[in-house]
Amino acid sequence: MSNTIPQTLKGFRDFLPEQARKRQWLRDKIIEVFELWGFDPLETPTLEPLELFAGQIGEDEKLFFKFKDSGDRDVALRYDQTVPTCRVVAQYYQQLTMPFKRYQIQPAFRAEKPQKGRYREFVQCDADIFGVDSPLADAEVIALGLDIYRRLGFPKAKVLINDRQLLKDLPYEAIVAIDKLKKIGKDGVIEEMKAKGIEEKTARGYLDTVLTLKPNETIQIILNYLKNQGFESDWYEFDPTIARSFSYSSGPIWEIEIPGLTGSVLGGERFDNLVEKIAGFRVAGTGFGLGFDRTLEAAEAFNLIPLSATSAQVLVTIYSPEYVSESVETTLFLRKNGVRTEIYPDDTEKLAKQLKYASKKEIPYVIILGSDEKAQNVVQLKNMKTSEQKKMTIEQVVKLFV
RNA sequence: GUGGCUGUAGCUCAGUUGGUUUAGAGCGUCCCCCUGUGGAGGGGAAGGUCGCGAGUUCAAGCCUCGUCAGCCACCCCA
Repeated sequence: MSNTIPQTLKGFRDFLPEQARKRQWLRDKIIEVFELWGFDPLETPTLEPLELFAGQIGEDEKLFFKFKDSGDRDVALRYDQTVPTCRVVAQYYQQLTMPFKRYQIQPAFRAEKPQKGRYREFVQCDADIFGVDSPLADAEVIALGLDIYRRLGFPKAKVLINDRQLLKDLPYEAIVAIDKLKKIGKDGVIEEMKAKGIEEKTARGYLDTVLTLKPNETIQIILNYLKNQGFESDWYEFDPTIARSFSYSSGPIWEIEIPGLTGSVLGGERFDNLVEKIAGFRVAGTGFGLGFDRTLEAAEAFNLIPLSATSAQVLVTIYSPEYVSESVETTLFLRKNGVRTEIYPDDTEKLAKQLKYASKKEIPYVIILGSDEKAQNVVQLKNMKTSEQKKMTIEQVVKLFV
């Protein structure tokens, strides 16, 4: 074995068939729910002008994947989907129908130091509603996010909801510190605020203020909406410490977590000022980003992913080179009738090896076709699990699968 | 970005305080026992310049430095 095979780049991954199939399953499921809720797909370029992101993000520009293209332009890989979508809303405002409800499932790129569950190329699933100020829009996207986890089969998912308006008198540093409450505790939060130059007394005051906050009208509307959507009462909760450090959050803000697992799988907020920053005119917006990788890990942890090593239902073997045309015809017939069929692509391989292949790939049925079968104009259908096999016509085989 | 741990066959790992020239095991792969039948069993084979590159030493998988990659914590997470 040569040791000169190039490695994948730090934080970038290959997905072998088994894993790629799981990812496809999750992606299809999520799209199904988005469509069910009446959201339309949107795709934006992988590469954007650097200014698009640089203008919005401020401090953390070191996480951009940026470089100069052959035309000496400053460009950056898609850093998130919200900003490009705001660009789209601004650029095509005249031809988009408001409210604009779109979903987007594409990779994003961040030059972070990778660890488990954190990669440099990762898939994000966003859904947002543009052009609506009403809390009903927030409630709708929150319910959508929750519904995704319900429909994926999680026994329970919980959305923690807050409203940034409740925190508007607090300095940004205090909000950032309080958002970490669950992780570092009260003392940690106080220390964090002190480190940022806030007097201890003031810091304690901020924390007490937040912990005693009561839901405002917006939150009430959202909670009520979720109740009417049929979610159990332990699927949602007002949590004044959920603040997230998004600098552009302007209203309701929420996270979904899966009880039993650490960290959140989805985060969302209202961002009414973002389009204006990009386009110069105001368009309200609210929505969420769903962490695809974390959600996939969670689904695996709860055994929600149906196992199927391969898509083929039947493997047609080739008994020997002189029976190739019979096997090919059988394969064509099965496929024409909608049976997912694989034919062994080597007519010189022994039958035993072809069966072993089917066994390893967990193809449930195998068709054997030799001189006996040809003489009787039937095929031998073998169930790989039970080892039972019987002769039948090809039409009978089709009936078993359709 | 800061700090720490790790890197030996396809996979999971062993490799004693640096020391016999052919670096081992299990699983997997391939061949045979089994010339119309996979999973079990028996026999055999292939597969590694010990992540990569320097250095120290009579001698390095083992020590030092650099580099690449993975993991953990911090930072951050639009």
